[in-house]
Amino acid sequence: MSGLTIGQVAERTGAATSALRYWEDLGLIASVRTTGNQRRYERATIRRVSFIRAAQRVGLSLEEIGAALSTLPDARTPTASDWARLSRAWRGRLDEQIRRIEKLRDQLDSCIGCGCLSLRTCALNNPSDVLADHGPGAVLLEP
Amino acid sequence: MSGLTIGQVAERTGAATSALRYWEDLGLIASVRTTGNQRRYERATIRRVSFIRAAQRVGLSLEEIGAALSTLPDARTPTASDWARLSRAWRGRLDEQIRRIEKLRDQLDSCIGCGCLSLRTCALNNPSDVLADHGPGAVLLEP
DNA sequence: CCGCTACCTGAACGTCACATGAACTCTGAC
DNA sequence: GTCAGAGTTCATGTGACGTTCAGGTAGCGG
Repeated sequence: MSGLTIGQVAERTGAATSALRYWEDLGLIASVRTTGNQRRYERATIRRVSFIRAAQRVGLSLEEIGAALSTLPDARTPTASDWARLSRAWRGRLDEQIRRIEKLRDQLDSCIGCGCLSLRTCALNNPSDVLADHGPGAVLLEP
Repeated sequence: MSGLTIGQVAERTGAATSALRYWEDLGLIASVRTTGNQRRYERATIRRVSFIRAAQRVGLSLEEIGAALSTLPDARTPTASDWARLSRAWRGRLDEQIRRIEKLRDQLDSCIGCGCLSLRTCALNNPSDVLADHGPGAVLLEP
């Protein structure tokens, strides 16, 4: 076996082939080419792709995922402990995210209590100390 | 005072005027027009806009936000208890979101323990029972 | 009444993360 | 050797969420 085709990787990971090509363009995954210019993937790519998809489900951007993946060794196939190190880092990330949502939730609760939504002191109107003023969605996941 | 200009609403809420016009196109907010065709907003619009922004920070789409806002009374200015009802609904939403992230986090932990990332039984590879296979980002916020 | 700033519309542009389609080539089972 | 099906590149489309620009109008202090 000289490597997995893009279709095989797609089937095993659930990612679309178009996504796999796109991620390769971005440098998130790598492939070697056959003499006929077709992509062939190492078995370890399955893990990498699974990780990308798991990270996306948490809402992280491909740029951030790429940054995380770049901490894996280039030269050798990543070991379980390489991945474990990454997973520990993600745990911190997820904890942080939970903390932020809880804070917003608690602020909403306090607004329910005081009915103060129009006041300058209301957390809902002045959440700058919790979540900075960024674009939608992604803000929850920023550092 | 015959209402707030778009610039005043923008300044008080932190939203861009272009965003306010866009949200008005979508029906999330309303305005009356002066004889010279300029927008004038009710004071209550400040709350509405603040809510939209708060909801966006949690990652919800404008469509969902619009659905929530449509439960507010059209005829009269929303009271504190109108808003409180909305906030309670959001609390459930945020709790749900936290629960999902926690589940994913715990699954990552189990992967650290077993080093099984490549196995079919690993939660990281088979998270379908946790988060359905949707597009990126928004998935965390789906019903 | 002058002039400055804010405001108006509509269209074009931008980003992210791909999906889709056209036109063509490779691979592998028979 | 043949042929279906899988793979290739490149261009273009999608959808959410706006921003920017062009070309003009409103409103208000002086």
